[in-house]
Amino acid sequence: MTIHSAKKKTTYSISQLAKHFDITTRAIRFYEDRKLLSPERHKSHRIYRESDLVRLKLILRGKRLGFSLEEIRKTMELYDTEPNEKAQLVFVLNTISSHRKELELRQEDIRNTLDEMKTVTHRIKKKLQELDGT
Amino acid sequence: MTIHSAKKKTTYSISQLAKHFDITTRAIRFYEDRKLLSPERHKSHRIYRESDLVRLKLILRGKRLGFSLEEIRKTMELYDTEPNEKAQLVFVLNTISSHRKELELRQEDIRNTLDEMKTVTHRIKKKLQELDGT
DNA sequence: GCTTAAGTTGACGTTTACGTAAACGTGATG
DNA sequence: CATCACGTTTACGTAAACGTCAACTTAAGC
Repeated sequence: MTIHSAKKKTTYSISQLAKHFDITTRAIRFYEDRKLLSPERHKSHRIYRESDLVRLKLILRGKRLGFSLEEIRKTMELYDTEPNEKAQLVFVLNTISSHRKELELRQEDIRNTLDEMKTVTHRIKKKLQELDGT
Repeated sequence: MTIHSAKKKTTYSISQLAKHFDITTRAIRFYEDRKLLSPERHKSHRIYRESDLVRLKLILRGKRLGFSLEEIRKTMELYDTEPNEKAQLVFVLNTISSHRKELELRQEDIRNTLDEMKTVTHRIKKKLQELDGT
């Protein structure tokens, strides 16, 4: 287990990354194939830096939120570029705004689900107390 | 467009249901195939009642939250049965509790994402003001 | 330097969630 | 009652996101 390092620039192998995020190396290579990652290479071997860790974190969070890899790629690309032309800046603002509304809807979904869970949980606990009472 | 009704018991055809939820009839039949729905039949034709509407709503919300149809089926089955034996009740409680933790993690994911969005939005708006100022 | 572990690139397989087309049955309507 | 929209089953196709070999290269430890 050798951690590549040069001048405090910590780097990771693909299997180290996989272990850290509890995913397979296949998945990581797949994300690269889909242009979500682009690590350095040392004679064909992939070398991951901190920035790649951040990106991978974002990828996995995006997946947990149900976004496709393509959507995640576009979003990261959007945040990466940060243009200077007014039109582009406005476009980014609008895109983010639309994503935000999406997420707020999901938040509502979760809130409603959690509420229903609480109701059911309460009902079941009452039922259990009745069973204990008899 | 005939709405089947008998004694105020409103029912719907598959295409009415599809239109209402903005999905395809194929999707609805697929959910039935996967045992998430089981509508009545009138000589091979599917007849949907209010309870089916509720189930379909739950299915679509589950999907938005990123759950697989199989997970959704199991969950609905869980909520449907409501057993009376103590062991089963406790099992249901634990399962719900675990789902709840899952959802709370997603909630955290969303909160973090929204926070980051706000930061970026703020930065871009500042940049726009600078551009307007010059 | 040799063995062994780790990494690489194809390439085909798999699961999920439908899309799509064919071929046929049913039901309302002029 | 003929027609035609709507519904049904069957079955093959598809996109996404990897899993799983296979065949080969590179790196690491002794």
